[in-house]
Amino acid sequence: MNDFEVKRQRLNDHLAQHGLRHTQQRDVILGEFLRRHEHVTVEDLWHRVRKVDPAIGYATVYRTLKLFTECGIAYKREFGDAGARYEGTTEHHHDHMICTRCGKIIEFENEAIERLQEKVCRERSFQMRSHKMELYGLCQKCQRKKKSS
Amino acid sequence: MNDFEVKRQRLNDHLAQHGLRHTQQRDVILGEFLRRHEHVTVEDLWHRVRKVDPAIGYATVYRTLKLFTECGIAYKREFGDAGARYEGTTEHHHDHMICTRCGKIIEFENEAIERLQEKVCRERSFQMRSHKMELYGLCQKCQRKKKSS
DNA sequence: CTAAATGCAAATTGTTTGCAGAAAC
DNA sequence: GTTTCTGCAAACAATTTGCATTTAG
Repeated sequence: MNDFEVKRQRLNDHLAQHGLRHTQQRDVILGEFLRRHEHVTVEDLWHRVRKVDPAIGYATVYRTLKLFTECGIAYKREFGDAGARYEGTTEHHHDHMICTRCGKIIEFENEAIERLQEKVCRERSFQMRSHKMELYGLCQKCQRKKKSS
Repeated sequence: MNDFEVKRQRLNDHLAQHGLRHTQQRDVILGEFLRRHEHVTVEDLWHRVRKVDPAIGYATVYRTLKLFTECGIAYKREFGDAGARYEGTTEHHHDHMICTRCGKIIEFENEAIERLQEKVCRERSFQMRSHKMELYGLCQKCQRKKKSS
């Protein structure tokens, strides 16, 4: 069972369990959402979805993404100022570096940091459920551009 | 020179360097902003400012906070969903734990994590300018409440 | 004087909602 | 058939902006 099938399964389970309905548009949106594994904007996803079915409305994309986060198919992220971004939950946990000049997003993971986070929480009796770490700065390209300008 | 004086100095330098003007309201807003060292909401700050000078408008508070971030007097933070929060730059760098139940914000700092962040950036040739780390979960009080309910 | 800042209200942006008609079950 | 879902437009909240007026330099 590939990623798409796993997730569609999870979606269907969720729908069944909550007395919700399986619809054409939810399928299309899931398909487009999973087609590319990036940090997708609502608007971005809407444009893609429109190419498959031009009748699908903006609000439906919002509602469906919310549904996806509720059944563990997507994560919602809010980087800096612009609108929210969503990413699939397939990938193992990771954090982000965001270039403040060109907007590039670099993913990384670091076990040692994760462990230290847990340690800090234990020390403060805080029960961590999730976390986010974002490093802002310049990517390699933009460092060069800056120098030459 | 105390904190307030240092910051007012920095503000004045910034104003002078950019041909901007020193105004009554900027002074009032700075004063109220520094009076308490918390994670202040724009609305919150506006209410405080209003008590000193009821004529000051919402937009001015926004514009002034933007100015403060530009001259390194304030940081802008966006926790979860609600509106942005600002904090003074006086305090040494720290990160946050946010209780998802009662909204409590716990500050902490961890040198080891900071160093690891720098290391990761070096490895990826990323030039970090700033970062944020937020741990979401339950504070001690809310863990107890949850158990008993 | 004259350029920048303010206060207000109107505009913008990202997101959510109410509702009538359409589609699942 | 009944209930949920959709698409649209209107509502919202947080933030920004245009403009006439005030104010600092």
